[in-house]
Amino acid sequence: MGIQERREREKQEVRKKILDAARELFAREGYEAVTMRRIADRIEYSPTAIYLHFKDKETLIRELCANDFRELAHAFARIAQEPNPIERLRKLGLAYVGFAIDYPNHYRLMFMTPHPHLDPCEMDLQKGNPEEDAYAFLKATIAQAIEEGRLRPELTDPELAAQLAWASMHGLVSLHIAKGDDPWVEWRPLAQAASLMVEVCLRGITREGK
Amino acid sequence: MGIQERREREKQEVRKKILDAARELFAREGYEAVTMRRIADRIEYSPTAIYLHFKDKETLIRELCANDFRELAHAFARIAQEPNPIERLRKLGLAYVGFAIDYPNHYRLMFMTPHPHLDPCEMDLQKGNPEEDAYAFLKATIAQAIEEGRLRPELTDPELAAQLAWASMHGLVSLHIAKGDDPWVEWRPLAQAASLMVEVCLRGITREGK
DNA sequence: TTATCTAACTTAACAACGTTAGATTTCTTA
DNA sequence: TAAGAAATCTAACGTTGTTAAGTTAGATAA
Repeated sequence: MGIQERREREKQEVRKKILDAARELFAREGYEAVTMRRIADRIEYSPTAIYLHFKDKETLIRELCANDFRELAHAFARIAQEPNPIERLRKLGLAYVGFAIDYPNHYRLMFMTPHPHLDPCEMDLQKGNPEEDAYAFLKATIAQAIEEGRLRPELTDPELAAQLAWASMHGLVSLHIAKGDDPWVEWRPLAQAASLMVEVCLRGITREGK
Repeated sequence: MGIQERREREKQEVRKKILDAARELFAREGYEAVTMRRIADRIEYSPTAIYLHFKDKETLIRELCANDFRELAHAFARIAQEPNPIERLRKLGLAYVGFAIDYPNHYRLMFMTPHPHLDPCEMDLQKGNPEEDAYAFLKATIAQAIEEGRLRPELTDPELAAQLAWASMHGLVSLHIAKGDDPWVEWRPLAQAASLMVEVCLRGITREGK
């Protein structure tokens, strides 16, 4: 009896329609434009139909986030081939900024908005698996750099060092997203600032020898 | 005829009441808790009375921000006495993080939330005046460091260098505010990370000679 | 003192939001 | 063909920011 399976498949299709509509609305017009009613309009369902697939708006948004986290991790995984940990850090930094430039709205939601993280990682992301966890990947790279004696002696804690490196790049992109069109500051091009930041940061954490 | 003046004074008093109520609501319960109706409740006026003093919620919030920008600039101004620009940068970094720790909700609004900055600086902050413009103060300090030949030769643009320094510290505090209670990351204490970040950043931008 | 005018303020309402309860349609199964 | 279950919709509630129209209070002028 493949009927139940077909029904399930149809249900997943609607679910995917909702996610796609939300994602596009999101990417094109930003967070504020994503309302249940507008999503419903796009997929030609009533607003309440969404609640058959998602508990509430927050969990819908969270699922969008989970996908974006995965995509970022995949972008990172493509850099795994680079054997030199310092060079890998350099590439990671630039890839991170590239992701933020490509998906500023997603970035805002992922890293600039406080969420009630009630459910302890209900999203089916595998924490710690570098294939799906970009932070774990960064940490592993930092750990390797420490093991190989490439970082300054005071940097013994991979967790802390990873947070510093992350924060450096995050600071740049998040300022640009939040205040990039604020005339108060004469912003330099993000790409230029990013490559300089990578060098500054690397010089700050590596030993004199390079 | 001091009557008009008294009326004006009374009007300013109500205006101040609104700002104070909004600020406290804000500091205690965060952005989402600040609604026109809750502000009105606190000051025992009707919600619409607020619109006699502020065009809309956005401008009210913006005025709150302007005050916070001023306060941050004042905190910076207290560091102006330090003659050594490198040492001054160190103190600026720590003061910046201290401000963010003391007023996380204000910080979020000031630096982590995109605003429609429609009015070109209608808020009566004096841009460029280091007494009221914290960014100008940072930039001036960086410029002095460059003049004295303390920064690396590739850092010739004070604007760009200031943005890097700012971004480093901002990245740290903004990640803590947005994702500080996300169990995905084993956050190190912000104060510890901040003092390390200051050193890493300084090492990254200064010449070898220190 | 009384009438008038103006500013401050309130009440009532609107549109849009997230969300829930209950009715209705659609499809599967007996 | 009738019964039952799943999917969906309609209508509504309680919020939100905001506007329009009415009301009150105090200052001015007769």
